[in-house]
Amino acid sequence: MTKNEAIRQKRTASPEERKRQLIEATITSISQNGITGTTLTTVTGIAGLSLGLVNFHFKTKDALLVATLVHLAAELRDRWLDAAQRNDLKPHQKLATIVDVHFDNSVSNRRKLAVWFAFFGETKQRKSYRECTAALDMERLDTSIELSRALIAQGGYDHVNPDGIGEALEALFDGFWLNILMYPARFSNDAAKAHIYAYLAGQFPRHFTDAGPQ
Amino acid sequence: MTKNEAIRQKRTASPEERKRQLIEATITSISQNGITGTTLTTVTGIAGLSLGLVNFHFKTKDALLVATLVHLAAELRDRWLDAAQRNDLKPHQKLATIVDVHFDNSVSNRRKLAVWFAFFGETKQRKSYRECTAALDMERLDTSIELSRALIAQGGYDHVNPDGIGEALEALFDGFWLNILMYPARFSNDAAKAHIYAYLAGQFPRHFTDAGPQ
DNA sequence: GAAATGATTGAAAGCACATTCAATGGATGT
DNA sequence: ACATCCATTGAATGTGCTTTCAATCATTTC
Repeated sequence: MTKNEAIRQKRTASPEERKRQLIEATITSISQNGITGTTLTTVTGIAGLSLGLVNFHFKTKDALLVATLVHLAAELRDRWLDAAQRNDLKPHQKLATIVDVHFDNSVSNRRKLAVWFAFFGETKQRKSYRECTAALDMERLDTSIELSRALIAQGGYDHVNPDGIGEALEALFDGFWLNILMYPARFSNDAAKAHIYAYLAGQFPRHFTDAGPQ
Repeated sequence: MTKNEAIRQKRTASPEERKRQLIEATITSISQNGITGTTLTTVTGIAGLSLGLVNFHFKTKDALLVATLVHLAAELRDRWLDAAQRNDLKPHQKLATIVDVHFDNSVSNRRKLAVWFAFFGETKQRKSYRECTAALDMERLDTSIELSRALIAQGGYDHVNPDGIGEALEALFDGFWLNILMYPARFSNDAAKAHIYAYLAGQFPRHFTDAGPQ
């Protein structure tokens, strides 16, 4: 039980700062102990704060878990939305950048991936998950579909189904994430990107090669 | 707390039969309550058996969970290995049949998918999981790679990387499973199969169409 | 510098859980 | 009919958890 995140700190801090510390500690604890093994004692131990603080800043343990999920989801959304909104990129370049974001080490590392799958795995949390982030997942899916549609129109890919591209990308993101988490010796972020590019090259051969966007 | 699996039964039964009943009840409980919400009381309640029986047939709760995982993993392996070993199928047909097995309703239904992801999400169980099933996952990966290699040699697909096909298939299986579990209204088994065929058609255009193997 | 406000602490309460075990029941062989 | 063996039961035990809360400490306000 190392207090590796407990830097010397003032005795009191702003609620926002404390909440952030507790959320970070929760991510660390879930990645190390799973949701089952995450207790208020493990979280506050990692954060170097006292037990009662959790109930002061977050009403319940469950609220802390939901806040952790919302934090991760918002962080990811900010990252890929940046790419989708850049005016200097063409549709296929935006698509490629969205792929890159999902396998950037700041997003796709085992500490954070463990938390995502901890939530996916818990039926009870899955309900919270859907309430918090179903809209975000669908927003990303719709964005991929829109970009595919633009690419199909502009590139003359008549037989390609844009919904299929979007749904396959969703599956590839989640599927590579899981395999990176489970088998890090065999699956890497770079390989995941390469495989997804190979998929896109199969569908959009005039805009992607196996190495990336043209 | 319905006893929906508690059929009228003799008071005593063989250990094998009781274990099977308890494992089925565990699958049901995990799919309904998550791993966190699965207690010996929920399991025995669903099975219509008494609390003490779990510790009689399985030494501990943890052993019951591992047995449940092993049961699911063995069931899946039996199914796809059947396809891979059929002498009447060509490599690309074997590949297609392996895809079909993974999105057959007997394997890919929300009750069982919930259990898979419950285990994926638990760091503590992930260690047990890997001991139980890492070998099986790698066996499937190697099988896909071998089939791809045969197809590449025979079909003249010089630029295709067989490892990439295998790893992408692993990701697509897990990724579509997750999305079917999370968003059943949007993702279906049939659509998953269709999207994977579209991927394979992109890589092996002379052996697959978007509708399946040639 | 005193008072008020807000953050922090950790011991204690209360609950839910896995596990144990002594007692009981049913099946099987003689 | 008896004895033996194994399966089964559920009350009791002990542990570990979340949540509560009265007391304490730091900061801000006047």
